[in-house]
Amino acid sequence: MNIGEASQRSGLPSKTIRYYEDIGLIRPERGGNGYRDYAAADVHKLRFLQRSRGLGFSVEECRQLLALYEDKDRASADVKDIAETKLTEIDRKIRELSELRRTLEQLVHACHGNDRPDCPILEELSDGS
Amino acid sequence: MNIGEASQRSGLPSKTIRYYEDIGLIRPERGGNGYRDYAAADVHKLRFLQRSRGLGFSVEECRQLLALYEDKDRASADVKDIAETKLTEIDRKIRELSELRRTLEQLVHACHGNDRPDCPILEELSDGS
DNA sequence: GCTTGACCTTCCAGTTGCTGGAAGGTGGAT
DNA sequence: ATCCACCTTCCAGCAACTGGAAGGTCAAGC
Repeated sequence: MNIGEASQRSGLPSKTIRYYEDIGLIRPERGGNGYRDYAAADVHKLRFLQRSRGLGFSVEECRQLLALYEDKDRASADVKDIAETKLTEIDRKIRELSELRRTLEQLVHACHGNDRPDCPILEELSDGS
Repeated sequence: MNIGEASQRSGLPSKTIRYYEDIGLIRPERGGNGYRDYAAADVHKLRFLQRSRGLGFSVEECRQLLALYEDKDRASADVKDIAETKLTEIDRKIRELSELRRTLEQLVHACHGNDRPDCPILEELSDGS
């Protein structure tokens, strides 16, 4: 499929997809006309990149995460280490998001009209985690 | 307190803190010597920025989130809209992180030695959410 | 009181991760 | 044949830092 469809299916702009190719994250085939030709597996990777980038992982971290799927020699200690590090990071992110959520909800529903510097929720925010 | 201590307490590099001041996210006092002087409330904001940036919110989004704390006129529909939008985003992020986590865990513990393009987990990855 | 070293200041340049636009080729529909 | 929407490369600009130079500040030790 052409880049436009890959873009629609992955949720990434074509520009970004070309950029990811530039930096070696994906390597689509090329048709006789020079057009990029994306396989279903490429779209999977692109969707994966779209998500993990949106979740605050750097491109280099995404490269590592992608490597976990592509590495045939997956039993290696290296890869397992990376995966475990990433799992820890993900857990932390989930925890922090949950706290952020709770704080935001409280701010909306309670704490009406207080002056900000003394707001107990602001205190809690900075102490959590 | 000086920028160094604010940096340690917030987890943000001094450079980044100065940058956040440049773009108007924080406004610390200045001492007679010209040094920035951070109050506890400033450190709270910095910690907040550190977290929300790490969770994939853009600086502009962080500015909005910060505004929720600082806006005295918090009952306005505007602010409530922003908060609700952010809550939806946060929920989505939490959902996506949980999926990412599950996928990663399965990849580590199962699916040994399969060739990647046909791996059922890769399929699932791109279909989820 | 003078030096040393760890802090702080501003300013400017470089990096990452895109993003927009120009200039031009491709390909199916009328 | 001519649209028009798609694709290509290339180059420039923006966002969000990050590093380094050049210099001021301040508490500690001699």
